[in-house]
Amino acid sequence: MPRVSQGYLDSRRRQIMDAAITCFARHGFHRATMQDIVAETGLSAGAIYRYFRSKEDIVAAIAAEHHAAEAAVLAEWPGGDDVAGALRHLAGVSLGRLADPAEQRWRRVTVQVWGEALHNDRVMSIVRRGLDEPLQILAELFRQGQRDGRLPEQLDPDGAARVCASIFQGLVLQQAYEPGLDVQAYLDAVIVLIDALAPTPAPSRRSRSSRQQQPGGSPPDPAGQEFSVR
Amino acid sequence: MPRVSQGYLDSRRRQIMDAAITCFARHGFHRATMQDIVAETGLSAGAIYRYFRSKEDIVAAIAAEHHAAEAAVLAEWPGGDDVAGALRHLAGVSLGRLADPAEQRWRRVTVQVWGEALHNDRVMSIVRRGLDEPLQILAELFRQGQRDGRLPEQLDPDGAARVCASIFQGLVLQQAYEPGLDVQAYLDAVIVLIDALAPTPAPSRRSRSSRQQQPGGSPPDPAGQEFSVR
Amino acid sequence: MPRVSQGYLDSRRRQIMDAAITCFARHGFHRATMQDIVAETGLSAGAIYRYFRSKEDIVAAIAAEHHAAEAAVLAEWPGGDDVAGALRHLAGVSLGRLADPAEQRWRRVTVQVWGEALHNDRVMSIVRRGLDEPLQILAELFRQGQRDGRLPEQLDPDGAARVCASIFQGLVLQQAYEPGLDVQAYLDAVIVLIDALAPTPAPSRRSRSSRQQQPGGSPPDPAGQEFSVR
Amino acid sequence: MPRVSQGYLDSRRRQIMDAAITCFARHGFHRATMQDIVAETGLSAGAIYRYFRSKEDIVAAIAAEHHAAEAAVLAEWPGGDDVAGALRHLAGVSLGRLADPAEQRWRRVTVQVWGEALHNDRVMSIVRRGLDEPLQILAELFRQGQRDGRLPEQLDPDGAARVCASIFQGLVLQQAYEPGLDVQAYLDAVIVLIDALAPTPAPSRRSRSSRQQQPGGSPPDPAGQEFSVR
DNA sequence: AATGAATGAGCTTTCATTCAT
DNA sequence: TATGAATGAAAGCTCATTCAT
Repeated sequence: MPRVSQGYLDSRRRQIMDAAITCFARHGFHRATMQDIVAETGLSAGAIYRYFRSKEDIVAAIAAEHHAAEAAVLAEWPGGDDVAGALRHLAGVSLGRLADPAEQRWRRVTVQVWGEALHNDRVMSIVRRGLDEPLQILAELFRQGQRDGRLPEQLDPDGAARVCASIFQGLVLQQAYEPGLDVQAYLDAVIVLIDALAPTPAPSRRSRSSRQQQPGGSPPDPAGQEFSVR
Repeated sequence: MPRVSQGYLDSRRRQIMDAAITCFARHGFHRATMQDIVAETGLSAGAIYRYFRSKEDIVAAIAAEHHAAEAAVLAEWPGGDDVAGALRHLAGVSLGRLADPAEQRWRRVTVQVWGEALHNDRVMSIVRRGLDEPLQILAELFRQGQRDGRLPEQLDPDGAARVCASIFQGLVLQQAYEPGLDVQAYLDAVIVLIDALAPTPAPSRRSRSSRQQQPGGSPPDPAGQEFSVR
Repeated sequence: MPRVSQGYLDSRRRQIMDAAITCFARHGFHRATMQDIVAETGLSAGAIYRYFRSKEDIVAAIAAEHHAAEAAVLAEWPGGDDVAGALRHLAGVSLGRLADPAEQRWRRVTVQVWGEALHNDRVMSIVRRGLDEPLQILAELFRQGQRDGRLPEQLDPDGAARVCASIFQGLVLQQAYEPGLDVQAYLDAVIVLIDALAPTPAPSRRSRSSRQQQPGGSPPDPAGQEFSVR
Repeated sequence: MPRVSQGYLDSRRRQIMDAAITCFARHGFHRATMQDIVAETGLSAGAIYRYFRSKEDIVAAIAAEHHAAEAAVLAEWPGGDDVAGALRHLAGVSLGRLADPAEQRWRRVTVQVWGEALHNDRVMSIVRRGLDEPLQILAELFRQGQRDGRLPEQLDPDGAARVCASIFQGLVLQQAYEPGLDVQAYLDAVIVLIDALAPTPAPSRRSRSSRQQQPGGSPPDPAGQEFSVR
């Protein structure tokens, strides 16, 4: 029998987390003070402690939200036995998200979270889950591809999965440093790599997602569209 | 204890930086206190401030040392026009360094430095230099490979350079979380990728750097040795 | 304790300044620590910093209050063209204030402020204002007296103004060293000087403000009363 | 049986005191660090502690030297029964010293010493001696003048002595704030005051020490010369 | 439920002084 | 004698958190 609606409570919580993200992106977890968050929120110090038990709780909540958003990317994966297609899809979706300018703030927070995880078990377990699950799914994908004969036998599936994770993580880091970074060029290079690794036998591979649209010409391959970031 | 040698002074400075690295790896830049460093050093608080003007100075010195060590990797690069060879060499050397268990402490500090750079101009400029220089060298390498016809034309050189950087950065991050990570498997996967991207025309050369030594066998390919991490 | 009145806030500020004055009078600006002030106040360290940004701010606030109190003395000056009367009035009021035992604590702080001003621009500007304004007013007064023929022509108005300031400043210093100093005797001497400099033409008026009340006695001269300190 | 001559020792001591005066004038007693003095001296920290047991000792030595220099002024007083002459002499000599630009550094230190005395018994006793002795001499001078009928009876000798001290102290303070202050104008005003208080019966009083030398004319009165500062 | 003044442990840094060389 | 690296207590200040209102 709350005095206020759950919706009210949720929106206050949201408000605090948004303010915290702004502050953490601006100054980092440790340099951003609760007072900063209080000021950004427009609430009072006491109010914030009604919604979060501690500053660390806010950090953990942000890290968890972060992880949930990324887990959703994998959940969207359609499955199927086309390894190259799956990789292209995952690359397009996961890297594509990083192109959204509205999410730039997150880049900086993510890098903070990485550092925080090393000294904060709660955050670590959240981060680990966000890394280990994709690694397993990717490794399984590579194993499947090898069974299907579409990928070189000597490719270590676990190593390859980690390389994929790196390709995602590295872009996060590089974007934190350079918000205007050309994500499409990055994604194009990744697609070329995927094509090289698992060549599509059929008609000549495309440069479809290249930033320079072919001058004359047929409409771009709809499949390529999927990985386009712009 | 006056009139001491420059070597004495240098070793004190080293001692402080080592202690600081230990403390920062353990607790992070912000949670590690000067008292922690004092205790780890065995010196007094005042002594530390003879060698560094502030805690931030220690962080900057560590970041700079870090950068110098990584710049040295690129400096060792032999050059030449064999793109695939160059990539394999760089991968072997730069990722190989990360396999050294003695350097594990660094992984954790590096991740801290990434976060610190976002809010500390001095550290940022050090980090940026450590990223931008390799990016330019790699992009030039890719352009060269395209001119030579050894790499697909549609590969964006800048994007590809960033992907390479990511492959390095991601491993650093993943190692920070999992010190026992199989660097060799990771490196093997990278080599497979390189080979796929820039196939060596000659007789099939394979699986040489695989961890599972071929059961019956001729000695491993000496070229593969170069990229072996163990 | 939120949502407190402005009066509450003001009284806290007052409380801190009073405690600081006590501590500064006791030990000087530099030897008095924030902990001393904290203890004297009965508040916590953090509380003090809600009202003042730094120790130096407290010093500046005290110096400013000090200056304001002294400026008020000049503001009370009735004006008029009776030079000798004006000087007597100013001497009586400004030196009279120094006789108040309740203000003894201030003497010691004032001397500290003088020293502090030399190395602290903020305090210096406050002190300078408190000196320069009176100097100008006094110099103008002397010029007026010379125009009126009531003061010797060869008197340098600026020099004389500074001598007047000295007569005030010296008493402050001497009182800091000797709280029980006989202010009335000092004031009497000053009045004699004024009378000598600008003799009142009329019937001899004398000894009125002398401490030794005339034994048999008509009520004291009301004019003299004005300069009496007891 | 010292290894080095006494002269060497003395000159080191002098060197340290000079450096300390420079540092104290620059930053004040508390803000000037021993390291500042070490740097200014060109000696080492250890060396300074061979000559002074503590920083406070240096302060005390400086205050004592200061006092000695001022005591010398009184010692030069020729005596005699000409009250006005004596006052003029003392004013000329003591204020005249303050006009020496080479001594400007002292002004700032003196003001520091005043503040220090309040919280440092050693310095206080030095300062008190430097104040009480002149006060007694001056009071006696005034009493003498009253006995001789040259001074108004109603002048309180002790009060008047303190006013004289103030005239000196105030100039020190004002000079600390304004090194370029016109000491001659100040001295002129003081002479006018003395003349008003103890008029020289004889030939018409002069404006001899006025800064504007009479255009045409006889050489200035040698007696006036005595109080001239330029 | 909200406020925001208050708390106080703990932070980084300084600096007078010492003493091994 | 002289050096200057080392000491370590103590300084000013911060900030996550609490709780009376």
